Amino acid sequence: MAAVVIIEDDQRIRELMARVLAEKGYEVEGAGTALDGLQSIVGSSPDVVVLDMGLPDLDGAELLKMIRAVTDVPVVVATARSEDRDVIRTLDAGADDYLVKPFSVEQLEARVRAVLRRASTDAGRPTVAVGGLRLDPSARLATLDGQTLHLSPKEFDLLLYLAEHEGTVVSKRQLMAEVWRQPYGGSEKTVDVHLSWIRKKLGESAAESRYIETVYGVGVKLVEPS
Amino acid sequence: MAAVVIIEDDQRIRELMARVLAEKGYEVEGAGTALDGLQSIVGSSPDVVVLDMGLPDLDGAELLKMIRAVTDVPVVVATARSEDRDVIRTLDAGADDYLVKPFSVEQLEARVRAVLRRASTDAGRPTVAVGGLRLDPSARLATLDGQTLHLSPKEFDLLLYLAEHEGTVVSKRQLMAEVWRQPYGGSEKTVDVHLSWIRKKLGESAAESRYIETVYGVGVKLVEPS
DNA sequence: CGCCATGTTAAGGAGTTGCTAAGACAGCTG
DNA sequence: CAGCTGTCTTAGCAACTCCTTAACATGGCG
Repeated sequence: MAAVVIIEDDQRIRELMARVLAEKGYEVEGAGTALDGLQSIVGSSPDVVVLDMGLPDLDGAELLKMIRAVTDVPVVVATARSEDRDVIRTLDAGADDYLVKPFSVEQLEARVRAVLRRASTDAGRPTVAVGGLRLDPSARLATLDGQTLHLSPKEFDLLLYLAEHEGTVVSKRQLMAEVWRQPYGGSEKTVDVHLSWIRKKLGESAAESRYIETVYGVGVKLVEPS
Repeated sequence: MAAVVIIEDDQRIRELMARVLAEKGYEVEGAGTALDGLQSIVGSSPDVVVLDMGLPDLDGAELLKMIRAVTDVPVVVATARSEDRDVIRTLDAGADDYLVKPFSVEQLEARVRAVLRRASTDAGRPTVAVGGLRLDPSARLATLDGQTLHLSPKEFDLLLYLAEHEGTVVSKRQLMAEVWRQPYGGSEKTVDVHLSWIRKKLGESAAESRYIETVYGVGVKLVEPS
C-alpha cells in the first residue's frame, strides 16, 4: 500500500489525519515541523505528501520549493481559508492538489487517492486516438495522419486532456485547473492562445474547425472531424 | 527464502531488526562487529547484507570495501543523519541502497526486498538492442553497428536504462533516482553532461539526434533512428 | 449597434538544455 | 609514493524553447 507523510504542526489534527489514512490502509508517517517533514520524506520516500502551509518554523511555500528541488513526489497542500491569496503561489511552487481548511476526512482521503491515481497512471497511460490524431503519453508523441506533430509540453498536455474527454465540452476554468493545475487566478486567455497554436499545428483555425470546436460561452471540445 | 546478514553493534537494534525480518520469513544472522560480520558473510553466503556504518572496530566504508573485494552480495547500509554527506561516497563504495536512522522496520523490510528484487532481475538481464545499438548487461558490452563502443560505467548504465525503456520518455530526476541511485539532491546537470558524452560516442549531437531524443521540459527517450 | 467572449499575433522574460572546461578523486603503474 | 589515466561532478555560458502578457482583430448575441 502507498506510503504517506503528513506535515502538520497541530498534533491533534495530525494524529486525526494519520489515523484516518492508516485505517484506509496507508502507511502513514507524521511530522510536526518542516525539518522533520523533510527528514521523513527523504528517509521514507513516500508516495504522497500532505503538507500544511501554516507551519511554525518555515513558510509552507518555501518548504514546498525545497521538496520540489529534491523529488517529484506528489504533494497535497492544506491551507486555511484566510491564506487564500497564497494559494496561487502555492500551486505555482509545485503542489499537485490542495485542501481548504476546515476539510472533512473524506475530502482528505479523496485528494490523496486522486493524486495517487494521477501519479500511477501517468506512466502507463494508453495512446489516445481521435480521427487521424494519435497521442502517446509515455512517448510524448503526437501524430496527425501519420505525420509527427511538434507540440510544446503545455500544448501536448492540453491536447491530451481534450482527447481524453473526446466529445465532451470542457470549460477553460477546468482546463486551467486540470492542465495548468491552477484552479484559482490563472488567466483564461492563456488557454485561448495555446488553443490557437494547436489549431495552427493541426492545420485548422477557429473559423474553419476540424478537431477543436468552440462552444460559445461554455468551452471547447475535441471531436472527430466529419 | 532469502538469507540476510545484519552487521550492527547495538545489540537491541540488531535483535529488533533480526526479529522483524525473521517474522517476514527471512533467514537472519546477526553480527556485532566488522570481523564477525565478514565471517558470517563468507560462511553463509547471504543474499543481502544490512550494514550499520557506525561500527566500533572498523569504519563502515572500509568494511564495505572489504566485502566488495570478496563478493558481489547486495548491501544495504544504515547511516545516522549526521553522516549525511558520506552517503554519496558510501554508495560509490559499492552499497546498493541506504537507510537513514532512525528508520522504521517497514522501511528496513522495503529496502531489503527492493534490493533483492533488483539483484534477482539483474543477473539474467538479456541483451537489449535498439536499431544498430546493442547492449549486453552481463558482459557490459556495447556495440554500435557491430563496432565496439567504449563507454564508462555510468555511461553504460545510463544508456542501458534508456534502452530498456525504449520509446518512453524518462525524466532526469528519474534517471538520478534509478541510474545514480540517488533520489534526492543530485544535480540533474550531471545527467546532461553524460548524455552529451554518450551522444558524441554514438556519433550524434543534440541538434542532430539519431538515438537520443530530448523532450523539452520532460526528459529524454531512446528511439530507433529513422 | 454595443458589449463581451473568443481568435490571433507579437514580444519579453523565464526557464531548459548542450557542451566545454576545470577540479576532485580513485586506481594503477613505474 | 609521485605521476598518470580514466571517470565523475560541478560551474558557467550560449543557444534555444516555451509561457505568459498585452494588444488588437474578429465575431456572436442581446
